[in-house]
Amino acid sequence: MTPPDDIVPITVDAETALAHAPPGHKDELRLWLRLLTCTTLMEGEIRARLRRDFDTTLPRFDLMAALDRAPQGMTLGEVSRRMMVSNGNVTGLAARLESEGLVERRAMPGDRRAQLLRLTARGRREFARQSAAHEGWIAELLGGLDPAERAQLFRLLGRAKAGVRAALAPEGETA
Amino acid sequence: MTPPDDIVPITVDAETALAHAPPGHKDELRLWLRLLTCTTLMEGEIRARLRRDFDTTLPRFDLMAALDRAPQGMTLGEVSRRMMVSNGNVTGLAARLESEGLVERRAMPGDRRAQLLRLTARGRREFARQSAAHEGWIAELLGGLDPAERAQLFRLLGRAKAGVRAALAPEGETA
DNA sequence: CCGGATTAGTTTAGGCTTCAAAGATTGGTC
DNA sequence: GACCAATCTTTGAAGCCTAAACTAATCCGG
Repeated sequence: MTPPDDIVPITVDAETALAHAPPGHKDELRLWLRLLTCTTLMEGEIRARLRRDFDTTLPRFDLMAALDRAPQGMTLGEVSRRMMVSNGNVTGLAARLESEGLVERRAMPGDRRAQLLRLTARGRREFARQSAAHEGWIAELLGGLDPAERAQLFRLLGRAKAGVRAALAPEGETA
Repeated sequence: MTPPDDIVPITVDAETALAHAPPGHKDELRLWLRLLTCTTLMEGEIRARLRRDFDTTLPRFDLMAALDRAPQGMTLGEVSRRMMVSNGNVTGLAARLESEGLVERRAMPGDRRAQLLRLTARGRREFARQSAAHEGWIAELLGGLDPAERAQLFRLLGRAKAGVRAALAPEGETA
């Protein structure tokens, strides 16, 4: 034995683990870890439910969501920027969805380099089902907050996002 | 030049794209997308800097961070729970870090199933360098918020996290 | 002591993701 | 028309990640 003679470290996540950290740690770090934990927790649950209920994945869902809002189609590059992922990533994702008959490629009129990606009829139906469930899940997971808290959180995250973008902007930047 | 003749659809991310969505979309969804964008943005920058400055990755860094706070070592299972990733994931991650001489395995006294994972001396030195830079990056990226905003955001994220955990708890749950 | 349930860790198959390099096309300049 | 730079996409190598199946060790009730 000799197991837990003193401490039982059931620290659940990295942010909680830092709670009793020695002083000197910046509170920015705690904020970041809490943000990360929060997102990871929700994202993991969404992924699990997408798999369980629709046998699909979050990246697939995200790609279809982007296309659903662009009935006329989007090029791979546009999708890649919207999803904030690499080009090559979208290539593979689109290939898999195409092989399942959920999206289709069309030649881009006037530019033979690019291709338009669009949902098929089946893809639209399928996404409608998934999307409705997804919206409910989000509402459920965030239901612990009252409307005022949600509004406040939304506002602060907007400020944070703007701050991050500003910190990332290549120095002298106006637009 | 013929650049922007009509619309320049520079919709930067999914959340922004939803800003002018038809009504009926729940505000929870917008909140979730903003949370996700915020995290993704920061995480992507951290990943890029870890690669650029230390030729390492976020998962490696996270594993080393967990070990750094447990000088006596952690089992693979403990690491896996702390990082909220699967067992098999930690197996591979630990193998890579071990092959680079940054972590080492020790037999767990009294339980031949388990192994203790610890930073090597080199791993500790390396992590100290990375950690210092990392803390600075976070402070830089979140510097756009003043202390009051950070505190408020921290509090609201705590509420959100608790709400998500509650929604995920297996029904009749007391502890 | 035996046998079943549990726990720790590994393995496998498949998908996601990035970076870097290469192929194809376009637009502008001379 | 010929080049050259920029843009769109694909490919390949490597790593990350999960679920599920598996092995090994421990625990525990009889």
